[in-house]
Amino acid sequence: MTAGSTVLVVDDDVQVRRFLRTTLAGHGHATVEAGTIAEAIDAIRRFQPAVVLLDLGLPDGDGLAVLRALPAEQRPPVIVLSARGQEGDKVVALDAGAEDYLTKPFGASELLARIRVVLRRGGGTAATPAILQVGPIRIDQPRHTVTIDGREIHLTPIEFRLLLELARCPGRVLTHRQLLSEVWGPSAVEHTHYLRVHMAALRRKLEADPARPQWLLTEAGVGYRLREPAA
Amino acid sequence: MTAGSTVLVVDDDVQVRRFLRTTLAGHGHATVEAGTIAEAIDAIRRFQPAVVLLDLGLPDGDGLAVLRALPAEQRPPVIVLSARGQEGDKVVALDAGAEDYLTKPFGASELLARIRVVLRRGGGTAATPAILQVGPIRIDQPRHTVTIDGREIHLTPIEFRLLLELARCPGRVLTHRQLLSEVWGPSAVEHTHYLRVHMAALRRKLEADPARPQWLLTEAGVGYRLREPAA
DNA sequence: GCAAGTCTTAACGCGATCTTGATCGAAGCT
DNA sequence: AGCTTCGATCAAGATCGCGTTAAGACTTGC
Repeated sequence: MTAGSTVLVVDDDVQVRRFLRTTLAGHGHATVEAGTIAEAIDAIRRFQPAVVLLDLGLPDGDGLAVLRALPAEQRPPVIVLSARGQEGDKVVALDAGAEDYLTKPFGASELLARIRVVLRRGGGTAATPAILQVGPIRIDQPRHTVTIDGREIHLTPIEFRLLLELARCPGRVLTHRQLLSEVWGPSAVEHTHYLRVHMAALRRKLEADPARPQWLLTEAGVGYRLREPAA
Repeated sequence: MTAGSTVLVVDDDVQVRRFLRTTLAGHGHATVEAGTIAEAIDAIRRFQPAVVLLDLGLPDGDGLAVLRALPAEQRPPVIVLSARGQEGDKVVALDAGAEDYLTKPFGASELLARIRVVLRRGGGTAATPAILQVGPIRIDQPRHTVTIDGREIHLTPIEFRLLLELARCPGRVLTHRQLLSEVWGPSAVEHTHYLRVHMAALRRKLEADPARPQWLLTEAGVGYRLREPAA
């Protein structure tokens, strides 16, 4: 049983919204609703939903304006729900950035299945959870604190961002270039020695024996990774 | 104009294949074709297409067997094309791992648009799958680890890259020049001696009896290849 | 303007890895 | 058989990459 996700429903028809709300709620999804383009954009920024269900006929204009208003990287996947089933409409919407297009009327189980498809791709652009935990290491982004086995430790800004990058994909190796580019900016991809110094500092703070790291592992010649705790 | 990608068409109807082939070719996509489940799986391994168009009614069984035969990480995105439009069929296919589901008959422009959708997610390029498996040897690129029968083994950077090159096209012989050029750079194509030393090291690590290799085979006078497991 | 904390930069030691040369065996040719 | 060629193996030296330390420059808050 997957945990439900937050779904933003954008439609000006209250009937449709209620139908979708109950359907989604019945399968463990939290819903947020919007009736106009402006509300939709605002809700995406505010709630960072995992999926957006978007009707095209909105009172303040074409629903695709929502897609154009936000760059693809900071936009949740959008499934268009439209009464119009013309092939041309679908092509326009898909090319505008929609992930899928369902023609009304559609069945609830198909909609739920298509939501599962975009959710399982997940990761990607979806916002990282506010609190990450990898083994004994817990990163609380809103509070900007890191605790290890419950004990709070102080990290410098760079150390925090390094650890955050690694914790977003536990087990995966991040290359030197990736880390440098994310933390110091794309112009710093050459300065691999930055990493050595700051990784050493990180290890001193969060490893029991910094000389034999258990979590912050080096992949020689490639990069670093945070060990994924056995499931 | 985006560069076309390789598309695998899986359908037992020659008419359908020809229609899709010409449609796709007209939009810059190279096509590969398969008529059975076995052919499809083989073609995915061999050609690593960027997308698969999958018909469900194949002579040797349910087309969804293709999805079940390959783990999600080493499988290109699949768009199901089916004559059956029942909601239940769609849900089953989508939950089995398909990225999209089109009911025949469909329009060419919608199909092309939906192909563009899955391609833009994958970065457009037909990248090698993240996880490769050849016989008991499994290469996990994001984690940068190699396991053999589940046991993790440590490879040096050069060994890892050599094995990766070979595993990208199991069964095919890579010449000395190709391997040297890929791993050491184009200026090193003369130093065939490097290969002997590092291949020996690789065999020590992943062959049960390095003197009689089962997987890392020498093609005398030509190069090396990784044996393709019987399908 | 001072002080604490943080980041950059350089130098050094160490272990892992790569290169290089020598030796041995197998296969093919004269 | 003897020679030649190619591949496998081994070991030693050279090199590379990483961790560590510390000093100076910079930022930040008081």
